[in-house]
Amino acid sequence: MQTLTRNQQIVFDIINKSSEPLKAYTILSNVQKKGIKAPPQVYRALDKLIEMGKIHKIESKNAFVACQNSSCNVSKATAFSICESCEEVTEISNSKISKYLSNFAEKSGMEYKKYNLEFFGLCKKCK
Amino acid sequence: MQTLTRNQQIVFDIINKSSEPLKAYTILSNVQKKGIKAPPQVYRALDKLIEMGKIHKIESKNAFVACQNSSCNVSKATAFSICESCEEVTEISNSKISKYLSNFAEKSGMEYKKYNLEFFGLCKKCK
DNA sequence: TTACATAATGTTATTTTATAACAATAAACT
DNA sequence: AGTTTATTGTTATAAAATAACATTATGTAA
Repeated sequence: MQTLTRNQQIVFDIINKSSEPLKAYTILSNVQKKGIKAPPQVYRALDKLIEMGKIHKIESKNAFVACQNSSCNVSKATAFSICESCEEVTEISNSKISKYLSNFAEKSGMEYKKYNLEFFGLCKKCK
Repeated sequence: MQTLTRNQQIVFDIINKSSEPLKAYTILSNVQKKGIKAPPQVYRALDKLIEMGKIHKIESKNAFVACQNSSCNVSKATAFSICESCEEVTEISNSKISKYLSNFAEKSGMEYKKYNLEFFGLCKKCK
């Protein structure tokens, strides 16, 4: 279990506490009082945290969430459902989907490393 | 079958002819001789073409490809494999995956509208 | 046709997202 | 201690996307 550096910890904490995905510049403006002053500092921390599997990027929103899945396959397989009304993002941890998709990738002839899946629609509350 | 407007046709043609995903500003610089001079003109055409299901956006690359799938479910379900070495992007049209994932979404309690799936790894040539 | 509404276009400026480049520190290694 | 490697700090810039508003074209109904 890798320990986080100072900046990584600061950035992780704010993402982890948030109930919604955070954008890089929102993170930046929230950590400036802690001494992180410029975009590269944030983006570098984000890159490392993604590498470690501690956070994920929601590609369709350019936003970042903490991994909710304690047994997360070190970011090799990520899946989210995204509500188009309230913007709620939920990480899906379903081992069947993950097996199904990894198997598919293996069979397709590519050397598979990871996938990202994003569902869009209306969540229970909004539909 | 909707007909394309002038700008939509110009933008679609260049994407459709390309063997790789194109970025918005690459498209722009390639259509300036045809009278499309500014980013909003490109982005507006891209938005409409996506709506129609004629092209898809590769979210992880901010790039656009023509739909390869004549029976494409009007962009409700998109899946791609992306080679991390040569950057080749292939659209996957597999009705089993699409049924499997739509079913999953329906059962999850959300009102499902669409999904996007991106596989990463090495293609046959590069592995 | 004319009048009205709607969609598409043209244009300038700006916002948002992300990285290049390089100097300075800190941590890990031998 | 000295050397390598990772992390940080900083300035500037690149890349991706949109806001806002004026103009032109297209569709539609009296």
